[in-house]
Amino acid sequence: MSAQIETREKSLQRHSPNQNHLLAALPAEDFARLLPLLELVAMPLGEMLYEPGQQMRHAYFPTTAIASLHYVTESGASAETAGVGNEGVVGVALFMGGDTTSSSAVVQTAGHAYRLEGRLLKQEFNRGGFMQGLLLRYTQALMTQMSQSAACNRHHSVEQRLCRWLLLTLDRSQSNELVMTQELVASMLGVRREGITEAAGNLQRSGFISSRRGHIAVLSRVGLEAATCECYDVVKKEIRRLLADVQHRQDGITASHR
Amino acid sequence: MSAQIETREKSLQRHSPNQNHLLAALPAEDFARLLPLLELVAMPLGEMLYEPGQQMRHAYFPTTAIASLHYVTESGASAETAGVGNEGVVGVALFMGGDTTSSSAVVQTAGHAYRLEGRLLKQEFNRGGFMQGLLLRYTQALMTQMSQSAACNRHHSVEQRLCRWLLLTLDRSQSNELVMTQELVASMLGVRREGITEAAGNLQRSGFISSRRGHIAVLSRVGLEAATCECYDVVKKEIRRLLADVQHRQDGITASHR
DNA sequence: AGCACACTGTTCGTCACCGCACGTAGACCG
DNA sequence: CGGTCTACGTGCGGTGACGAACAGTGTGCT
Repeated sequence: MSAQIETREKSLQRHSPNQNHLLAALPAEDFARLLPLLELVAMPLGEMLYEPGQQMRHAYFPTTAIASLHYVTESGASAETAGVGNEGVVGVALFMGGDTTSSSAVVQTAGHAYRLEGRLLKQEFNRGGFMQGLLLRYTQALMTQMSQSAACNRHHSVEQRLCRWLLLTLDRSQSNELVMTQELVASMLGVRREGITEAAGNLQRSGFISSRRGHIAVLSRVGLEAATCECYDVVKKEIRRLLADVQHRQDGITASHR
Repeated sequence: MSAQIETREKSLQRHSPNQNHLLAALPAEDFARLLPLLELVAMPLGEMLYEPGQQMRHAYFPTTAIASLHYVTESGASAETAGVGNEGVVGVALFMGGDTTSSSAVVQTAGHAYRLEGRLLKQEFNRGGFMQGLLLRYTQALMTQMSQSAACNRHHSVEQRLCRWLLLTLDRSQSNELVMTQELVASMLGVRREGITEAAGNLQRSGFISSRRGHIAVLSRVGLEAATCECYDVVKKEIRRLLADVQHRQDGITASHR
């Protein structure tokens, strides 16, 4: 096997729609139909996928990227309502029938995603097969995140919410080091940057994280889990419950990438 | 026409599935199929329709009642994530595939609703007709409420949130007098009872509402709209947009009730 | 009528978080 | 290598909401 082919194989392996849990869970037949319609795209940090109220063109199935659904108030304050990683898809409004949302979607962690034209996603959804059920269950998981955010924003401290957010982001990440500024985290949680500085300082002093300029490394998952509020667990368990049957397909397509 | 028959006609008119916007919007054929499966139930104030995590038996289409979806934290604090009146249905998880939710549903304003067995709702949903699209669009409206609640809880004052809540409740009510204690309102907004007393006092001094023991009467809708945050408008417009095609059916069934 | 209870109004100390302002230190670039 | 920009750390006054405690008052029950 030549080095070139190996590189090509590696590249194929590095980026595969199967890295997205929803796509990976599709029956081989459905997956094969969708595959030629999927387009790999790079998602740079900060890119805005949807502006509130604007027509949505594509749905995005993240593989390594993480997106954040959040709402920006008239006065410019913002708050994340849910996050989307490789466990889900950005753009549920496309098949829910609304076509637009009042919230915006931005890339919170740079990476890749497979995008699918809205019309095609809707078409696939309307076939009513496995994919429909899958997307609906995922949408319900999204609703859990949203309502949990509402309660969490109301009752839990900045430090607790930071822990929750770090854990959820970590679950969607490959490494345990997150590349992001405190400013960005602050805008996600809808608090002042200084609030994050302080909370992160506490967590660092406790030895749970290590914070450098533009980087946050998680040292003790257990520590964060002890310091967070119940919301993390609720969201995580609900995702797991609703998407319990989501397992990687073991078919020829996957095999050829191994 | 005897008095008795008139009474009976009145009773029929008083309670009709058509009072629920979703049911009223169904094509005559779909409506006729559903009608014998619907069961009118009284919903007393405070009744808990769903407990978190429990199997849901029925979906509820409110006519005069209003329900509140809210989350209760481990420490007992609570927060409403969305409200449901005659514009919607309680129990979307039934057709979304989850069967349970982590939030609970309680009756916030006493009244009536038509309930439908979960299995039957799911069946109807899976026919994939008009009802499916309608329910999906309603679900998206629900998501808007949830994410708006998250942002609103984070950034707006108690008084603003009280105004938003009063207006949304008023839109779902028949009269402009709401029958509920400040204690109850407080638990909906997830704040202390004293906070509501104070905010309500301000609004009363402004002449926007009139507050008696267990009753809140809205005197100036315009005043409340000026005092509330943007969130009210966003939610209302989104409901209107998504359910724009929801109009009362003008068919024989409706006519026979006139 | 009278009692009991639940709802409302008010007060006071406390605290988490805000907004602002300023100092410092990595990182990138010419 | 020195300059500049962006990110991080800190301090300070202000404040909205909290928690607890208590005093009136409408409502329903006996």
